[in-house]
Amino acid sequence: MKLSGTALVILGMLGRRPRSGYDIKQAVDASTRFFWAASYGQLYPELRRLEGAGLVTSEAAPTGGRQRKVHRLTDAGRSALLQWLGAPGGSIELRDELLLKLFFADLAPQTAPVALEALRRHHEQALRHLETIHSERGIPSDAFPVRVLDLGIGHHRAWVRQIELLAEQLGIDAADENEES
Amino acid sequence: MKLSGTALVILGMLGRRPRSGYDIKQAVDASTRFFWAASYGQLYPELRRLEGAGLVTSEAAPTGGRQRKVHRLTDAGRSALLQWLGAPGGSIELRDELLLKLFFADLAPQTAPVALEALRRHHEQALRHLETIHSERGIPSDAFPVRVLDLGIGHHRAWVRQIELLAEQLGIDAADENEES
DNA sequence: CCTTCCATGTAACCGGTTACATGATTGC
DNA sequence: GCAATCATGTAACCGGTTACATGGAAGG
Repeated sequence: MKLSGTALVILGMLGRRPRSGYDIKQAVDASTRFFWAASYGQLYPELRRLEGAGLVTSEAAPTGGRQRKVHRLTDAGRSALLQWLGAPGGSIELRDELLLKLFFADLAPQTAPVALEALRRHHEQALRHLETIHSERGIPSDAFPVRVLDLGIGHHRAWVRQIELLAEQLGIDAADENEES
Repeated sequence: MKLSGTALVILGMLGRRPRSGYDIKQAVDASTRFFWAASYGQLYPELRRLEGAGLVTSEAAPTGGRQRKVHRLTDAGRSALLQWLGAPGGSIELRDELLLKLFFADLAPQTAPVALEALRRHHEQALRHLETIHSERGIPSDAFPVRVLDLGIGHHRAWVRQIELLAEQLGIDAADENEES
């Protein structure tokens, strides 16, 4: 069977340990969000579909009188997960509006610094965020999530470096107004 | 009015010079594709919508008996383009399935090299492609499209570097089997 | 002649986001 | 008592991809 993007992250998260839909969302937001997001609007229906397909089970596990369902992988679910992990390939897609603005910046040169600034801000914020997570982790540093976190940090660092270089070349003094509003 | 992603790239490309839908697609595939794609299925309907909204005009310009429409920006279209370019912000979205696999690789450690190899291949191929474009350009190197091209090259270079480092740390000898099938 | 390229378009499908609706629990 | 958080879900909308359909022109 074909698995949607949301299905993949569900399977992966449940592969780590059983969780509720809410927990999955939390985990995604705290880790894969920057390269793989998921919304409730996809999450819950997808959990149902996976259950229907026999890849996950759900079990009521209320907290007091508060409704709660814990999902876990079935054998079929785990095997689907492993099959995906072992399969070669996988798509990488990027959609970067700021880069597009920069690409067209010669149509209105005065707007270039704006786009470049926005780009720098974006990557700097993301970088800071990931570094915070990194410093707060209690996980062994050889685990793959941490490796991926490091890749993310390196990625944003590289962009910040490049952007600053370009800003210099263009003679923009991005006078570092990094204060909160 | 609100502009879709496809509308933005249309406006930008027409901002450079009048073109047919086909020409826009060619230009996108040759330049922004890696961070901003567009398909015919969106392009043609979107051109119509923009025409309906008075942002572009279309004019028949057949090549011999072969049907062809050249589109150009109206004043309203150009002002919409400039407004977008000048506006702050813009979203950056990434969806990287290979990174997701790597993230979950501790669930099946033997699959890690596969994902890592795929990741390296992806960035190396993209890098080579962009470098080819770069070496073939006849454009002045201070133009923004070239700047963006350079950013793309730097981006993929940084990834290749990181991936090779990680492969080394994991003790994978990605024995460089870069031959075609 | 036949393939490749130029050129325009549509219909079906899909995956995802946003906004909304509901309600219990916890902690100030 | 009130706000924040836990928790589940749905409906409307949207933007995009894929596959299909059609046909003329150019070049080997």
